[in-house]
Amino acid sequence: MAKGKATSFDIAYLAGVSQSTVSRALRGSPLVNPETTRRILEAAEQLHYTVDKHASSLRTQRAGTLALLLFEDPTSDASHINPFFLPMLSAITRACASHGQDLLISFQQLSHDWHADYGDSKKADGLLLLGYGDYLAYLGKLSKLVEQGTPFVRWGAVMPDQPGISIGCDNMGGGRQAGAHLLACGRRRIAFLGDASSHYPEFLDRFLGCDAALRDAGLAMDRALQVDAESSEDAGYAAARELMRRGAIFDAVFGASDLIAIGAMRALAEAGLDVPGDVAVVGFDDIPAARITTPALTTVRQDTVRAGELLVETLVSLVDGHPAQSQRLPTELVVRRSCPARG
Amino acid sequence: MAKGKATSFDIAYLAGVSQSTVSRALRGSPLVNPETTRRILEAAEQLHYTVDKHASSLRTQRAGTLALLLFEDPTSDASHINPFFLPMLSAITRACASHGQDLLISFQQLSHDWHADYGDSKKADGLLLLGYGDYLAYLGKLSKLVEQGTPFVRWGAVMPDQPGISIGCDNMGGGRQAGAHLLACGRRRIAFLGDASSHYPEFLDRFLGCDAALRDAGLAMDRALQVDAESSEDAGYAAARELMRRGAIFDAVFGASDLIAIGAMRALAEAGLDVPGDVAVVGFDDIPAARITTPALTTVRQDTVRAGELLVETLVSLVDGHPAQSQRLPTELVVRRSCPARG
DNA sequence: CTGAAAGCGCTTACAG
DNA sequence: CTGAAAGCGCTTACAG
Repeated sequence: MAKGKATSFDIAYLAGVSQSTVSRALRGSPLVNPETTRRILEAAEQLHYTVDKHASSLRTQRAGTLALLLFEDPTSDASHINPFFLPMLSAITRACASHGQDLLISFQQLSHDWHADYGDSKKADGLLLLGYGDYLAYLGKLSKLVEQGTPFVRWGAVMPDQPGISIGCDNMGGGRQAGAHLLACGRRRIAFLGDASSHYPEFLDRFLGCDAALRDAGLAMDRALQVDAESSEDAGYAAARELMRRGAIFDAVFGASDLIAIGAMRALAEAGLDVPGDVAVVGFDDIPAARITTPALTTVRQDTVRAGELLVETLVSLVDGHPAQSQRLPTELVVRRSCPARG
Repeated sequence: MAKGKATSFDIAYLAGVSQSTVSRALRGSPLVNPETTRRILEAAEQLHYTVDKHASSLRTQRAGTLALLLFEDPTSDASHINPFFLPMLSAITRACASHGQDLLISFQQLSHDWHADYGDSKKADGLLLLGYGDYLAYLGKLSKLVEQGTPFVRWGAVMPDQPGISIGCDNMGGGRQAGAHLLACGRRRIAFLGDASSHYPEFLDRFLGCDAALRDAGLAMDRALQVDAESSEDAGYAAARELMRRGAIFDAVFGASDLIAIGAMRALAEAGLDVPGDVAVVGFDDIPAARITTPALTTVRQDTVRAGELLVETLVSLVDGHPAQSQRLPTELVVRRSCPARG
């Protein structure tokens, strides 16, 4: 960046050794005499020397860089990234720093050729894949990545026989927590807002988990109370209105995500329904906004910080050629006013 | 990333030309015969060839990469990045892509030695600086960057005699819009929550803008109604409580940021005050959460998307050795229920 | 319009 | 423990 930057030859000259020795010392080789190393480090400091990343990467064939590919939902407003990813992004950057990795970030359309682009490029040693979107549309690209031998870890539903490695939360377990809580609050007719199909396996698992909780009590989710919605406030609003338009009878709404639940609360309020009096509402994610709605949103928290760390740890293992495996993170029910514990 | 990746020599062999010609053709040199170029491009496609970024950067001494340094407020929860930056981040990544630049992202403590680290490294050709924090603590580092000749553009208050280039919104104008609107709504005793000192020039300008609007009407802001707060909901909550503890008389709150305003609304609600009946509230930023509070928050919108684009455009100019200058972006008043237009 | 050659700044066998 | 040398994959004067 600065012009006339010092090279390892300058350090060598200053420390009175060969350039090879400088390189060894800087990489912490045990071969180098400790006293020599000390002198070299001193010279390097004096000249504000940093190893040239490009030269080093070219030689070692390792980028020392990870790439984060964030998929955006083409249907949603481009500037509205799901706020759910913010703390995760924060955790990822931190974890990268602590692993000595640089982080390249890029937004991708699910439809683009990123699998080829990043698979062939040497900009990054591995890929972190985040984002909502149609899972089935995604699958083919994941397989291609596996074929290419590109190390990657994705955030999403963990399922058997998946291409590559995935880290996700225990969506089924989280759905179960939501269902059990709604039951405990005396709710029986629980509407589910969100796509509950194999296109969106995370949402599907949340639905199935909730259903499992009901079945434990001899009940079941009613498909007539399910309305598709992608993860956005507007979609949640629209889904809740559709539910009411159908004349459905329900005493609770389980939003497949907090954004959906928040949008639904807006529609319910507009329709003059009281939350939680008439309808209890539970979301999923625990985004920051969940605390500031009126009433505050009861939800199932995903540990995004741990998720970010695990994503990076796993990818680094993979890049280093170590074995790694998919993992599901536990969720936690956060009870707030939109569906308070029954007193 | 994939093993056995093709090199320009492979393309040369396949296309029956020399490696130099391949390199020229790939860079779009007008010297190369169009037909030759076509053959080379075809061969490159066939072998999924991409230019090796490290080799190219080493040779040209250009990284083709920009680094985004996000400063976090050490006092706030590490995982809570200001949501204000999300759409900006989105715009920045998009703009980088359209300028053919890769984007490196890193979170920094304001106190760290990033200016040395990034200044000496060749990972990026230029720096994008974002984040809240004490401006005066920041100043020294900016000067160092200028000394080093490191191209950078920061997001923040645009002031005369600043080291380097800044892009920011017209905070003074935005404050004026807020003040004028509050006046038009019949408010006279306007509390300002947020640090209004030279440590936080953006907040200070918002305060001064509001004050200017009052002065136009023969009034003025009352310093007794100002309480320091950094940009977080908890700080806004605490500041509003402090205001009430003092027994201050006020009919409006102007939060230096939406987070502050949202925290303040929580404190006001807890104290049994009606918004906007007893106290009108206006924020600054227009983060997504501003739409979902009850009542929805009237605020001054910053065009984060345009800001992101401008940040990148400006930095790219700078890196290319072209002149560039600081700029202030206009703001827009967004009227919602927390301070509705007087009907 | 094209090719042969030097060189960007490292890392790492190889030799001592 | 240290040095001389090759080579990672490009780009670009230089020569033709």
